[in-house]
Amino acid sequence: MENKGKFYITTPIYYPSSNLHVGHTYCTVMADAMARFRRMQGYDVRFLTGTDEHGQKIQTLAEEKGVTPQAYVDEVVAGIKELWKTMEISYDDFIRTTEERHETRVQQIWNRMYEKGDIYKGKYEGMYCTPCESFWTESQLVDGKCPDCGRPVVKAEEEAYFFKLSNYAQKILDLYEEHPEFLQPETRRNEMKAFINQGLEDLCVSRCTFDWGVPVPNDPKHVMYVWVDALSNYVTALGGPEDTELMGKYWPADYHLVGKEIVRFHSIIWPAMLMSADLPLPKHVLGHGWLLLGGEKVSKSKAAKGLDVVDPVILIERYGIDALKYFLLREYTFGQDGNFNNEVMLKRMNYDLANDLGNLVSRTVSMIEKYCGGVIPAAAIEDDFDKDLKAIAVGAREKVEAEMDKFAFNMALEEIWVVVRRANKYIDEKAPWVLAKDESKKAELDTVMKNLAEAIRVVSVLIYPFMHTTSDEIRKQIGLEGTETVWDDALVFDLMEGVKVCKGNAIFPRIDIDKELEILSGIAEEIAKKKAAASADPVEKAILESKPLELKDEIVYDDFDKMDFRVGTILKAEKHPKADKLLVFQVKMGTEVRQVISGVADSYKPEEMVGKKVVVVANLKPRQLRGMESYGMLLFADGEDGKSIVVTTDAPDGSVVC
RNA sequence: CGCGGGGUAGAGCAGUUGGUAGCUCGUCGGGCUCAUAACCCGGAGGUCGGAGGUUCAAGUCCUCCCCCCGCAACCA
Repeated sequence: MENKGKFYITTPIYYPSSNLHVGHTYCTVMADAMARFRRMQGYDVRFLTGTDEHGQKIQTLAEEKGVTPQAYVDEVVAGIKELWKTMEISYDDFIRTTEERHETRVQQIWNRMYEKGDIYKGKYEGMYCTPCESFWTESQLVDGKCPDCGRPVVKAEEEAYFFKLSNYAQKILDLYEEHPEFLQPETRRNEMKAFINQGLEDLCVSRCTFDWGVPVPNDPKHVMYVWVDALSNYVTALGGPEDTELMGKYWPADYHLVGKEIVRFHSIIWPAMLMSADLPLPKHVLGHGWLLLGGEKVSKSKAAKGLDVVDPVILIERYGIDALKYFLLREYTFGQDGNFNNEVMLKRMNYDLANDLGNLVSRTVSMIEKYCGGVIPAAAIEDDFDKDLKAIAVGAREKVEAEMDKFAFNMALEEIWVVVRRANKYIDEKAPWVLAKDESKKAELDTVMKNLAEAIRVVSVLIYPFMHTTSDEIRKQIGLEGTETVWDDALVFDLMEGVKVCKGNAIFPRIDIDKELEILSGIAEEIAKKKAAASADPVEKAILESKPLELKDEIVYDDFDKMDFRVGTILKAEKHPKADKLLVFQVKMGTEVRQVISGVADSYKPEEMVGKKVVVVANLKPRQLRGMESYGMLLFADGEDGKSIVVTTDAPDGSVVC
């Protein structure tokens, strides 16, 4: 296979403060698919992922657990590696910032920056949130607390090293100008431009309030702060700035894939660091969007609100890694946020994988067995339908490649599914079951079977970077088990004659979506319960245990704003003369006294109500109740055994309630 | 005039350099029976947030306005 050159792609290195969720896997799955794709194309691929293991938060978490920071991260990282194994992530290297190879090389980078005169000693002061490991300015605080997590902050001041980031502002802007492709999508680039134009301050790059980090060369009471330590991983994993072998071969990186929240670090700080260290800049930084859960960012610290399962391990157990990967890559548009929920996921899996692809393979293999004794025949003739199927099948590769060049995974998969759908349609057009009944149509029938086998084979090649296990299973069923899956084979349509098919189980069994959703809700509930049991904080526990209320249809603020609630004092209460259940009140609301009738005679005696401060729906259209007008409505709560409990307030009567 | 992202069929979304408005699901009707009650065809449904403007031509460019979502501020 022709070597197309090198391709170095990275994910962010993840912070092992807890288990990863589907949001993290999203980024890694994209990187993996791209890596596999380029490998198929013949690139010399280097795919790096890893973990960012230093910092105060890790140190604190370790102390809480009573273990050393190293022991703590070792355990979490083992879990992450296990997850990537389960997800069949094909990384070539996994860098941990606690590894010696990283520590020595990141010091080399530091020294280069220091020798350049870009690092100096100064003093840092600010409000510090320990769990978030972040300094905040006074104006950023919310109620004097951390704007990220809402926990208290402490005032902190320390001697620290600074990086002259400000010196690089113009150079970074020039970079964006000269190489707009450096940072994509464009909206992110605009954001960064705006951010730089606000003025860049020098960056604090060391800490001395904790020691879980890489020591600063020649000043070991300082450790490097996250920026230099973590960002450098992309270079240290290749051997560091002094290396000539891997570094020479793979650096600069072709693509850094990052979430939009860390685009700033990768597109401002990182290139500035590299400029300072006299190293070439990465070619592309791509900021992808977030998976949103119920409209909110999937988060490690916030409790899951809905009843959606987001734990990738559970999803993989139930549906398989390929279905999950397919869903993540097919459903979302790179760069944009997307809503994650179980229903959308299951629908994708059913419609595209079970109905379209799985069923196509199943019906084709069945027919080849039934009509051709299980051996794929020769194509004898060719009409327009045959030509069209073939053209679409062999033409798909180019389209897939074009989409993948843009990191448009969803469109790349869509192009493959054009072939799948075309094949399904082809079956309908040719109606092989009709041909099979007519001996004279044998040649045509054979052609149909052969062409279907070819189309499926092409699909098996094209999906290989995205779902190699499925690809293998399909190839097994169409009789290609053990043969190599070659990218160029997607361009040809004459490899299947004489191959013996091998019917197997459904590749993607159809999911009963309603039933499955219930099961998933149950699982989500279980998880929440377990978390709640493990939680010490009573509020957090309550949040975890909380279940959504069953409510009426959602209203918008305008609907609410239409209602006018007022506080009133009940001056007089009496039984309605013509009704058993109704009480008639005279309610004073500020300047106005009006009559309001409520059906609560079985809950309150009239005299019990007199003097109570109540809430009245004051602009409700007046209504006749058994011959008496009611000008509004009192608010009551449903009590036990059908009794009503009046809603009272301490506010002065006439007050507007809003 | 705080920053940014959005407003395209009932829902969720695509719409590259301006040139007949698409996809998936849902819905309605039809076809088929090889297949995982799957597959195929067709219909209905959009004044592309609003108003101006540029243009032979605008969802796509310009101006203003409205609404929604993050952040900042504050509140519901």
